[in-house]
Amino acid sequence: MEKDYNPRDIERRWQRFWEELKLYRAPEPPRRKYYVLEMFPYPSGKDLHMGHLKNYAIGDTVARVKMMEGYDILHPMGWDSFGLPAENAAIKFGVHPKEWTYSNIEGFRSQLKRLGISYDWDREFATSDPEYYRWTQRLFLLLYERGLAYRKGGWVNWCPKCKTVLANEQVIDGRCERCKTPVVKKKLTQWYFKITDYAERLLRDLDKLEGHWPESVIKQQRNWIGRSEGTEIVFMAEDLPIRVFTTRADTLFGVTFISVAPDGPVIDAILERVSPEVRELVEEYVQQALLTSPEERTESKTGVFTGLYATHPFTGESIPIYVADYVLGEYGTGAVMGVPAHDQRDYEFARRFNLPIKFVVFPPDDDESSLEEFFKAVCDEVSDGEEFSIEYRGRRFSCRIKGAYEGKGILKNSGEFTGLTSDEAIRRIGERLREMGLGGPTVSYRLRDWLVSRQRYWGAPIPMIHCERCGVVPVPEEELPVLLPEIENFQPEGRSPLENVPEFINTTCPKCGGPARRDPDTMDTFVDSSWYFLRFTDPHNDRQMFSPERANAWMPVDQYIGGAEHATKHLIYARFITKVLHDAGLLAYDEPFANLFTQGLVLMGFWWCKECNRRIDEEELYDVKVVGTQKVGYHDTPEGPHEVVWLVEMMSKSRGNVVPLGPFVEEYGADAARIAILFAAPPEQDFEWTDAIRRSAINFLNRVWRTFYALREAGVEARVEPDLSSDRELLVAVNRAIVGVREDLSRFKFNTAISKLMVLLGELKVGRYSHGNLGWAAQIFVRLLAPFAPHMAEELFHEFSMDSLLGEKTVFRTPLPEPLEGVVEEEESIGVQINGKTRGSITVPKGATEDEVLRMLREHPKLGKYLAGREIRRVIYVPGRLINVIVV
RNA sequence: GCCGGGAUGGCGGAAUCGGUAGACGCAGGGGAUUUAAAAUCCCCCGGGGUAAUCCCCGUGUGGGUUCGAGUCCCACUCCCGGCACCA
Repeated sequence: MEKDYNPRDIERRWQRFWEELKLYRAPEPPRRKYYVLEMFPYPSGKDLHMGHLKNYAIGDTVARVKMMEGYDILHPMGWDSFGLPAENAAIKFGVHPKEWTYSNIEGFRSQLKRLGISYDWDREFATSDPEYYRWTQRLFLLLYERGLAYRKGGWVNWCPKCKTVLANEQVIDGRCERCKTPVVKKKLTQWYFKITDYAERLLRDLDKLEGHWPESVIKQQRNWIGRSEGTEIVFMAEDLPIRVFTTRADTLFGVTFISVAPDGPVIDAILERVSPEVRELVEEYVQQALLTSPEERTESKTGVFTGLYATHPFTGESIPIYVADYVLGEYGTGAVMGVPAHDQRDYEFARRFNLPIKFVVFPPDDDESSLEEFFKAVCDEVSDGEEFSIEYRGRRFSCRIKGAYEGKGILKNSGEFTGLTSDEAIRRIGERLREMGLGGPTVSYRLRDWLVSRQRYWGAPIPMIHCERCGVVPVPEEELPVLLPEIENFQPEGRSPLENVPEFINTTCPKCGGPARRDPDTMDTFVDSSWYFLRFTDPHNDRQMFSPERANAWMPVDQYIGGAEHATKHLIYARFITKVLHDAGLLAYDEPFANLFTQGLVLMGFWWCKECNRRIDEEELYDVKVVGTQKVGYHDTPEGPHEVVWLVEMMSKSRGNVVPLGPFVEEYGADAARIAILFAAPPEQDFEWTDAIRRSAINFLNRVWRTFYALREAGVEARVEPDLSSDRELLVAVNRAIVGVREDLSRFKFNTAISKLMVLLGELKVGRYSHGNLGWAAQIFVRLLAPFAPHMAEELFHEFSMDSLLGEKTVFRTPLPEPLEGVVEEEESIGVQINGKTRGSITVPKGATEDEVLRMLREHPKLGKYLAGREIRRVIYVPGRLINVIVV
């Protein structure tokens, strides 16, 4: 054993050893399976940084613990390698997206290998491999066959300057990511997946995940799906039914107008019917509204009267119809009934267009607090003869109306429903409408269908053909994959780059054999990642997406680990696709991820100049001071000094604040990087990378090495069993570590698990205990260390011949140490309180009775005085914890 | 605005069920070793008072429940996420 810890040699040696042993190969079929998965990365560059590592370090620790618990592990890795950055790189550097992507993958893979993460590399794939996207295309066809993929004209984000469609993620604060131009809506026919068909199941099955997924992710998904029970009400505008959705059918008699969305489903029918005089005005407004970016809209309510009227289903009144952009075209029915008295948005709209305000819901007379709430919401100032008056306890109050009353109450002026409570009225009105055939109770969801078309090159082509004679025809399954052609120009032109490739676009119709065109769009990359965890169970299958036997043998993923930012994207899409495949009979299970852990971010502080839009080095700074809570300084530029601020943000290449892993691992080793990340903070929490974290990890590993070197020098040899007759303190310390580390591991508390190893390490001192028991303690320590610092543990395992001692080639085939029988602590220190105030502590035999403790307390040299000559009123004794004596 | 999460020493954090607040680490201080430095090892390290012994205060703020509150309840402040004209 060398005197100095040399991670480079050690880590290389054991990485090679594990590979030769095929330690990470997932057996087929598994006996006792455990599937650990970290969200696979987008290969965004050649180098990994500390931010990436956190995800993999957590996953690897889990995998190694489960390995030591005797499970057959599936722990795969691959690449989410389609996506926009590859095209941007092509435009910027002139490298083909494919070349750029695959060389990044090389970089990522070799760095992950150098970190010693326990992946089964035989199962690796990239979503941009034709052998993979062939099956992504098959998935698309499967959805199409099941009526879950459809085409519709939709309003998409459009940058008028770049003349291109933008993906949602390219729209930053309502502006184009690249040129900062406000984004507008453009109508395009696109492919959608009908995820809304699954809204109810996606919501309901969240109950199954309760306790296994972070509560916050479940809540975010519930909100995102946004189930809302309400009533659909049909207002007939002569022959045209205007359907509205409302949760407050009780306010139906307060309707004074109807608003339809400029991009809603009824707008075209309305435009057809408006009279020639106002047609131009209305059309202009609709155009205008669609060109206005959402952020510009929020200021004040706008709209236009269509000249049309609809009939109130109960009163028969004529209700004017407006087009207004505060109504969302994609939610509910794309039209609302305007009740200014009971909805603040309708109120604001009514004010602007001088529409009447009719109050129909009032708080009950005997409920003072809701009456107070009513006046607070509605009345500006009490004055006579103004717009609104209410009689309350025989007095008449008049006031100017300030806003809407959105609370519930008792109905007035509501025909046959007058006198009912809001909830009762909602029920009865719903029933009546149903009888009348003019709507009824219904459920609406916030969730929208999933737009999957992208006018992009670097993605999986949509396997559809457009034939003039036959319409939309799917590509026959045996012709998959529809290969991405090689092209040169990736400059966006407002349509897919594939449109410019005649040999791709022009094809023949599979149905009639006539000339036809391929769909020019590619799929959203979230489609790629919505089923990759299934492909890992059968990655080389060239006849199917995966074989149901293999998938069912490994699924569901037992532990999924990733960032919380995917709560309402990837994690919903993956659940949806899993359910579809379940319904198609390909999967036994309909939830993909049995347990989810969301790790926190790795943050990094840095100096940033907003004017230069770049990171500033410490050396360029001067006049650094603290203003309020903000650290500021200056740096010189040709234009004079610029202010520089200290920011703490997520590590990312674009901010230039990364700590690259390559050099770190070269200098300090993979084990140090892992320990640093895991010890710094609990893994679910964000933390800022600092040099102190690096130091603590390196100190610890060096201390481990020195301690074992000293044991070796002293001739200590590893032992399987302890000698229970001596070294009580050591036995207790080891047992405490075993119990503590196991407990912490089960709750992902890696930081405290490592701190318990540090405490145990402090006991492994030559001379303090017998060599036999030190050798046993060392052996236990190595096995507890293994999930966190696998290379170091494997080295010490062999250095102390634990392989032959325990009959296993590797520490990872030995079980995680079990708590010892019969090692109990004989004494314990408990807290002493007098009248509830902590006065010190006392050491008592374990299991001492209250009387024994009291006797010891009376005789105690320091604490005895508190009891001397006083009467004991009450004693609260919590064995092992404290004793509280109440005296007078 | 609505829905989550959080606030503990100089710093990262610990305290699992209401039971000795500050484990473990970083920084700092003192000592040993060394010609010296680095490295290493040992000790101290929330604040205030005190000669000592001890005493008082202390987990964002203000109240409450309890023998006992970082932990539970009510009100509030600030920070960090998510959603946001969803009818």
